[in-house]
Amino acid sequence: MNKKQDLPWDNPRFRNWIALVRAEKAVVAALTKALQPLDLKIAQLDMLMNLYRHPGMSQHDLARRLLVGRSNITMLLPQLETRGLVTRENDAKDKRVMRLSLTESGETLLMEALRVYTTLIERVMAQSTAAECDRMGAMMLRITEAMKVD
Amino acid sequence: MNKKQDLPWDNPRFRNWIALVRAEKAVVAALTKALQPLDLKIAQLDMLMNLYRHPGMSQHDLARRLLVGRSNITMLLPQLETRGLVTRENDAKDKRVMRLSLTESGETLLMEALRVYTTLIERVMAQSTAAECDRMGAMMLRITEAMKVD
DNA sequence: ACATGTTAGTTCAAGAATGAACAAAAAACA
DNA sequence: TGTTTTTTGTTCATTCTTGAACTAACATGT
Repeated sequence: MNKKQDLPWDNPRFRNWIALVRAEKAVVAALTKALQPLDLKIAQLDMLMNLYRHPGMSQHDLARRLLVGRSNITMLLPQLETRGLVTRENDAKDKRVMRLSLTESGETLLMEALRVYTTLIERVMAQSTAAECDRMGAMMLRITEAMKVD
Repeated sequence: MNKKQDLPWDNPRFRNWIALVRAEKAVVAALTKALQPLDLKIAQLDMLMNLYRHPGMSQHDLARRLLVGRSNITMLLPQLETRGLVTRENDAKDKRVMRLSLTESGETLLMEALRVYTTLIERVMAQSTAAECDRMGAMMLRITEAMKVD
């Protein structure tokens, strides 16, 4: 009945979640700006990172990993391909799939971008002890798992 | 020199940050789905929430609060206005500004949406103790602050 | 072999978000 | 007062993202 008490703003868990969303947004904004000199968008960096770790990935796999639609990959890849950062070649056995890999310059650019990224994250995480940071990370893994069910 | 050791994936802080981004994305996806029965987008819910807490807000204030461009507000408001959830009326003293408020049905819908939102967040945060959750929230506030500088 | 179903990638139309350019109104200041 | 500067909101072009419909290629089962 008491409306005020039911409002989520009085709920500590809710407020903590809002704080997380805000922080994430702030860091994303900072990263976007920090990547501008390299002419890289975050979505592009995500692709490069995944292709570095899993060379020869198909577009479908890449989409699943980034949690985006397949068409999104189709739209964004030409940018990277035109800049000579990524190669797309047909799979030998399955003519449907395209195998994606980083070029030399793609890898070089990725390394520069990662330096930028890491520097920022260091600054972000320097706000807390390593132990606290690890606890937070573990908490996030549990949350991700919890969202998978259903 | 040793390339491997410099890679961010070996950096615990970096991995923890990635975990956070993933978790946030998963929860956002879940919330998006949970709000579908109410025919509400997250951006719309954010607006309703802010208008509930600060009735009579101007579009400019709303944009700043949501960390979004003014034009975005201009584009999205008609949806809510047409549905009769929000009213826009000219300020008496300053003919430039539009004062935004929730209607009765806007408030009703917001309450339903908040129930959905809160339920989800409860499930998310149930993965951790209240103390741990609070520590995480405090950590996020520090991060947000750290991003403001520069 | 052949019919059916599934998967990979593309195309297209729509929605959302941005930033620049703009008009009207207000504020600042000479 | 009159001029200049700021501020509010809109418009427009552009980019990102999505989901549905489609084609081509492969897989399955009879």
